[in-house]
Amino acid sequence: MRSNCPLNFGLEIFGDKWTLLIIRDLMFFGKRHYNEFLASAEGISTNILADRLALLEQENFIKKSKDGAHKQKIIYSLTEKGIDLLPIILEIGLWSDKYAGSFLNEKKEIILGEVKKDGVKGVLAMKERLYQTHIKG
Amino acid sequence: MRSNCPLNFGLEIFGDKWTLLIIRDLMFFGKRHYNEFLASAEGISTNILADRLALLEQENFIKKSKDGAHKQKIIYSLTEKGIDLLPIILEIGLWSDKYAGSFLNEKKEIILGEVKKDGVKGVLAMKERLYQTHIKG
DNA sequence: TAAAACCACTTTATATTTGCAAGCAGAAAA
DNA sequence: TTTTCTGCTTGCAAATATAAAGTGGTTTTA
Repeated sequence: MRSNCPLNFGLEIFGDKWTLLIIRDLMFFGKRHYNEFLASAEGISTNILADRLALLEQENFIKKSKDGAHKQKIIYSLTEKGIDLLPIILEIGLWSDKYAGSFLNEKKEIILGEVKKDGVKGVLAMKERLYQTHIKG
Repeated sequence: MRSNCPLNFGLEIFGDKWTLLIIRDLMFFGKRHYNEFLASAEGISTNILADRLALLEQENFIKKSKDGAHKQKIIYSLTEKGIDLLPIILEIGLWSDKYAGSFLNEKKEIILGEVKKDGVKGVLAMKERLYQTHIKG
């Protein structure tokens, strides 16, 4: 499966059911450790998580660093390339918000509310915060 | 894999390497027939195509209709729910445009240029055209 | 200080999905 | 009337996903 279509290029990397969920955990739920990703509601299996984390690191969406206090812990954080997935994730969220009916819980408004209210400016503000937390912080 | 997260809801349906490519073919390349989707550059296999078309119809992203002139031909077109995937597809396109480097061909500008230039207004104009072609037309 | 628990994985076994090739029934073109 | 076109279906091998257990260190607990 090869083509020089922009859509296909993206789908080749993150076109699956798990990759963007890991990015979501990093973006919105403050998760930084392997076992935190593992504990997410969707129940990713441990070998798939290991595979996707390696892939995301290899493709430079995330980076690993050492936890000073706990030597066995590894901290995962987003790179700029990973943070730039935010608009994609938000658009999927907005689409689902329109079509999922009563299936979704109310916590969605914490994240989607800002985009609905402030549009592109809201997305930019969220991006800036991610930059502060993951890259500068 | 179940959760009431908006992102997960979307990924459960179109979180794979093929589904959005079929939608893309309907949106941008004027494809309407089974063998046209089959002929796309990415080379989807016929059983996967049949599976995804059935799924997309079942989930009401596309609808089937009969071709008056050719009785064996089936015309596929987008519903509103399918057209509403446009912003997601465009955001993936914009992301890839930023990160794919020289990999992408220049035809991308025909579609992405309008979004880059006119932003949200450009997306709305594209949506309106899709509505005219697939639903009113 | 020894045992238990935690951490980020790896491994193994099984189930499901995908990819490839061929086949098929009905309609249209030669 | 034979051949081709159309939208599929079927069978099989290969790849991928899921589930569960295991590993080698590191902390925490008793």
